[in-house]
Amino acid sequence: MLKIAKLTDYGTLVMTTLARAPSSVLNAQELAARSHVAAPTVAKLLKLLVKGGLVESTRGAHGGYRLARSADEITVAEVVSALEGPIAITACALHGGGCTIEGSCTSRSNWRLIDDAVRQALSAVTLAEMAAPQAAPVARIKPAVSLRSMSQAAD
Amino acid sequence: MLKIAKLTDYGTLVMTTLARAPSSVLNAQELAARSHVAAPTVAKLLKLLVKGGLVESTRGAHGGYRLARSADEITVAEVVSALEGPIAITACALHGGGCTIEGSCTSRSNWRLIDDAVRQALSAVTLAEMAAPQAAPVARIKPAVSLRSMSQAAD
DNA sequence: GGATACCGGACCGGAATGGTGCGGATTATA
DNA sequence: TATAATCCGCACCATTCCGGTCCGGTATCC
Repeated sequence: MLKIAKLTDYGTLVMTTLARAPSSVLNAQELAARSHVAAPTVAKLLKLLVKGGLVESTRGAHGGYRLARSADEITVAEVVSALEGPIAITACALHGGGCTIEGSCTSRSNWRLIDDAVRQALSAVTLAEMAAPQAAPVARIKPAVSLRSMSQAAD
Repeated sequence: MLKIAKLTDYGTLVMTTLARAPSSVLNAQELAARSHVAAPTVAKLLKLLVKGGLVESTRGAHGGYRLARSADEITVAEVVSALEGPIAITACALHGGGCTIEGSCTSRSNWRLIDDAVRQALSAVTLAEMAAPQAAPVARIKPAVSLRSMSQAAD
């Protein structure tokens, strides 16, 4: 179904929760309460997010987490990347090796284009926008493609 | 990693193979040989593709498969949908129920937008284009979004 | 009627995912 | 300094999903 992992979904929830308390330091438990995600899961998520450089942590008593950057500067693509690794629709979009049919694979470069389009779609939305009540106007993300009109070569 | 299933990847391979022989009827074995995908897997894929209405089958001796429509009229999105079900990035984008945090979930509608953008990206590429040697110019898929520039409401 | 080839299931092993727990390190507070 | 709070890193388990295989049945051509 081309869907992101459930954890990633939760991750954005936690991130938006964080985004709504810009100057506060919230601990994992508090975050869990506000985001309605199970506490252990939140803890796990936070670790990944810290490792990804999206969240900063303060250790010790009264420690907690806060966004590493302004919610305006963090895109959904970054969150997804931090939690699921590099965004790549096809398996061999990255490593290039291991494909037994590499030679006969003329579609690869075209997949790369699609891949790119998806990445752009995710990069287009910031945390601040996700955190917004939902005022996002429908026209926000562009149709993305007309492309058919500019086809040419093989026909 | 937001990646499509490997089967789907193979599926597009098979479809492009089919696209290169517009007026022929190829059986599963022949398709496997040309696409370099394991025969049983090809058979399985074909079943899904037939069910999805993308491929037509002819039974009996000298039977086989051919595209239900012109390669120009079949998009990658259709292939993905046929093999993986409706395209939905988030789990609850479809059923809407089962989410325990539905009430506090302000991000849902925004996810829908991203979802839509992805779908459009996949709809933008046809089988014919995937089958093409790879002449696809890089500009084929539009940047998809500038969106930031057209935001207005909350800012 | 026999051979070819699709059709629709069931089936199984392996991998990945979601979720949990524990010992350790770090810092604030008393 | 001692204690409590909190993050950190890892290992672990159960479940689900995915990729792949097989078989009996049916339709069509020779």
